Amino acid sequence: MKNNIQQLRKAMHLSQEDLAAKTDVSRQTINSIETGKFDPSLPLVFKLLKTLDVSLEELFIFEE
Amino acid sequence: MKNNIQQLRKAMHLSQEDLAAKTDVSRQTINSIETGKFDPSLPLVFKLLKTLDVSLEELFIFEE
DNA sequence: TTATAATGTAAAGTAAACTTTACATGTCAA
DNA sequence: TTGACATGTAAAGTTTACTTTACATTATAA
Repeated sequence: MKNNIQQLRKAMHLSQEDLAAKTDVSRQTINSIETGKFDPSLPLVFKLLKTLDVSLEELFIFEE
Repeated sequence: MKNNIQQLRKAMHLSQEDLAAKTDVSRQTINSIETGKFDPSLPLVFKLLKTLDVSLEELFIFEE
């Protein structure tokens, strides 16, 4: 699973800490997702979509 | 987080076991998600969307 | 130069997703 | 009535998501 979180976050001029606050997780969680350590949970996915104002397909690239 | 998995699954005439096989999880996992015990992981969400041929918003209703 | 912000990472712990095995129940066809 | 199928649930275990605390690095502003 790849994602465009970092790119979209920067386009909105948000720090990892800013995005973490807006999505109710820790900065390390955002960092770990951006750097591919794990995938977000479904509730966090919904918060990320809303905050970054994109669709699921725009945010994630699913690879078997 | 509510979901319409059961309704959509039945509309496609699939058993929980069928859907489990198509999405590479156990029958109990499908059952637990349908009965609201937990939410699917992101990779499983993608498989469910593809198998049930719906969008994220059609399959899940996010509630804070 | 010093301080501050942003990022990456690590370790140890908790919580949630998912597994296998197992059992109980209802429905329906033979 | 018997047997097969579909569903719900439970227990115990593993894996993944997420937490807090902490430290290191880089860039930039005062």
